[in-house]
Amino acid sequence: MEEKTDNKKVGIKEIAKLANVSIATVDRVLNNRKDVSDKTRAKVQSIIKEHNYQPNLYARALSVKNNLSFAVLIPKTSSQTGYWDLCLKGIKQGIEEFSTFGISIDIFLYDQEDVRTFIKMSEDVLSRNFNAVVIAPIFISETTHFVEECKKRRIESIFVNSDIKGCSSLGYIGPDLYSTGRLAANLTSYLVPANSKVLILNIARGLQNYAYLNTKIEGYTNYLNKLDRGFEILNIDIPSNNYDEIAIDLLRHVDNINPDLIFVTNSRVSVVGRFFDEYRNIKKPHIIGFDFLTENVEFLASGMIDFLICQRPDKQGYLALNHLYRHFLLKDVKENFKPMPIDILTIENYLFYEN
Amino acid sequence: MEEKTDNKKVGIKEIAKLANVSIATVDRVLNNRKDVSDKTRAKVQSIIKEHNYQPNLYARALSVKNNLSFAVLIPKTSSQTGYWDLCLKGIKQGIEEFSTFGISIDIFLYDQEDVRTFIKMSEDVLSRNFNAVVIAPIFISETTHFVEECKKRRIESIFVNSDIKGCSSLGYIGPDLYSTGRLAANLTSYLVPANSKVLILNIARGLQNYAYLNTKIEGYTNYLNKLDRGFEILNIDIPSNNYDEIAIDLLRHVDNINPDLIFVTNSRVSVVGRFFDEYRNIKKPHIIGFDFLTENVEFLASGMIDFLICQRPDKQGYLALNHLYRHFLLKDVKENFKPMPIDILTIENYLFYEN
DNA sequence: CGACATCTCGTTAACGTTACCGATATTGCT
DNA sequence: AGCAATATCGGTAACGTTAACGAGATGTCG
Repeated sequence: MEEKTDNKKVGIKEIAKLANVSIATVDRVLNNRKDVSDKTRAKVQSIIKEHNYQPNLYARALSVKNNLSFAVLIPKTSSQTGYWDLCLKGIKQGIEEFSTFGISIDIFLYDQEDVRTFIKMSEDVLSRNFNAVVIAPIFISETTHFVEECKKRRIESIFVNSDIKGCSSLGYIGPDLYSTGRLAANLTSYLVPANSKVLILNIARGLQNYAYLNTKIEGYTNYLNKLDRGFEILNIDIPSNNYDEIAIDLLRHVDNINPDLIFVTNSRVSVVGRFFDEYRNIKKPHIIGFDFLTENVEFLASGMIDFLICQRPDKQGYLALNHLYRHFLLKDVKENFKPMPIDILTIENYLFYEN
Repeated sequence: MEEKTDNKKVGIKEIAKLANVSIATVDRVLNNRKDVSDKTRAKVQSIIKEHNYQPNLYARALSVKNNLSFAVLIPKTSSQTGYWDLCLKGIKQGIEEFSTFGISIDIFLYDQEDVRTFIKMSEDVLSRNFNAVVIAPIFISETTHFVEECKKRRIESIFVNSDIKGCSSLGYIGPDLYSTGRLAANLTSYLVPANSKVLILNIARGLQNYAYLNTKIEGYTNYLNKLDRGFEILNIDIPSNNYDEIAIDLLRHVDNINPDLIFVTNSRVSVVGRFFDEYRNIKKPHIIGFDFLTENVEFLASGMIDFLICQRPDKQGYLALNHLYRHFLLKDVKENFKPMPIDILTIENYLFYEN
């Protein structure tokens, strides 16, 4: 009932001795470069396999002096939502960690309400000579065009937060947005009885651009319709970022519809919480929304919001850089990764959701 | 709207040059050893602060050749639950990573149904000369005594999975068990209406030893009672690990009580799922349980289980070793850490809960 | 056959840090 | 004063890997 670890790692020197070659040759085989005869290459490879050689990444990191440079192209945080601050936090953690490897990382922040800023920034990125770029693809067609240009210049690309299928060269790090909508619907089915009125609320300026919202809404409505419990589902846009404007719209709609549950499709759920906090005479519906923002958590803690669905944007940012690092520095490129976990936060577990 | 990273890290050599001393002296200051005059020490320290020197951990890892040894003392996995396999998985990941630093790690597995095996294993640990030990404290008094002995021998200790407050020398890595119970109660309140019958089910042999179950149950009942919705709460023990035995007991109790919801206080929730899968004529209650085990997830996927509350045991195991590593190798000892996140899994998000 | 390119392989200096060893300066004691 | 003990510091090998450089062997073409 006891296990011991054989902690004697074989190094490149050991392999060299066993194969009767120099460490340089072993290195050449390992990084499969040229200047090795087929015979010795096979010999060395067999010994490597036999002894299960694992390279010491720390030594490698110390030795290699590459000057890779990555660009990060994400929305700047607005006064309305601190979401992108969280992503940026993960990015900066990555910068801290990977700058040790001689990687330099530049951050480009665009205005997600103004496509021209995205175009400007993407041109800036192209004008410099980056090896790879991390992109949050808010604007579909512009991003697609940008990635095309990157491919011509042999610049790798990776998406975070939301995906455009088959577009980026290195894939997507983030949640499966459709499932995110389904999960919200699943929780909805627990919160309200059959024949309830459910209001889907999209709050943001420039809504036509947020293509990823539609994926969530699809997942949500498909799930509820399949349940066949007679839910009355309404989908309403409030294309504003100003609370007072939103409140006026909200008042009108809520008076009209009298919903049993409101599903806010993005991180602006706190404004709905604030609304019902101020209009106490109105019957408060159940509320489901997204993202671990301070203002959202406040209303989760007070019981105003029932569930917050979260996706750890900081981890996404970090993982994107981490994947680039692994892609360039190690050969350890597992091409397709699984979508990230989708977390459920309630009043009872939000305290432990570290970020 | 663009940020650049100043990726020129100052090294120990730079500092030495700036302070007009040798790198050996800088090293002495950094690891605050003796053989440095107060004057030069102050001077070097000021330059270190001024240039925000950060040691290169990879170089350190490469250079240092310490022979630390850790012990891991956790239950062996039984045929009834693969829970400890997950923890072990995280432990092994840690071993893989930290063996590079010359740390050797020995694993001791005891039988959580037989306290004598724990005593035997703990004596084995004491007979060797470990620097620290990771413990899953199932048996309260025996673990307390063991930690006392460790302290005498200056062996550090750290707990995983559950805690004995103020006992271990390096704290506890795991969820807040009381909140875990509260969360289950919170979800219960969404699943069933007022005046429902709720059955708390403790399934395991040697139940008197599982002190951590009481903490969960306290959190659960306190929450529900405070809600004041007229819930009828029953607490039942089934001290067995054999499905057929459990099924007989379960049949009797369910016939008797006819519960609207069953809360299984540990990872054995799959046997309840199996039970209601076999006895289709009995009205299936809502079911809440613990842990991301294959057999549990199976019933979550089929809709038999509503919620699974999870605590990432693999991450716990890894983090425990990671904390020991940081404690001994770096000075980076943030003494008290936050409890781990408590995850909620449903049929809609379990697919993305990577392990 | 000579000149030169190509292929194969070994030697070695770095990367940033640690720790041992020895050199020099200072102090303490008789 | 002489001598030992101690305090303070610098030099340097080593950790495992990478890559630049060059040496030797073989091949190619006039």
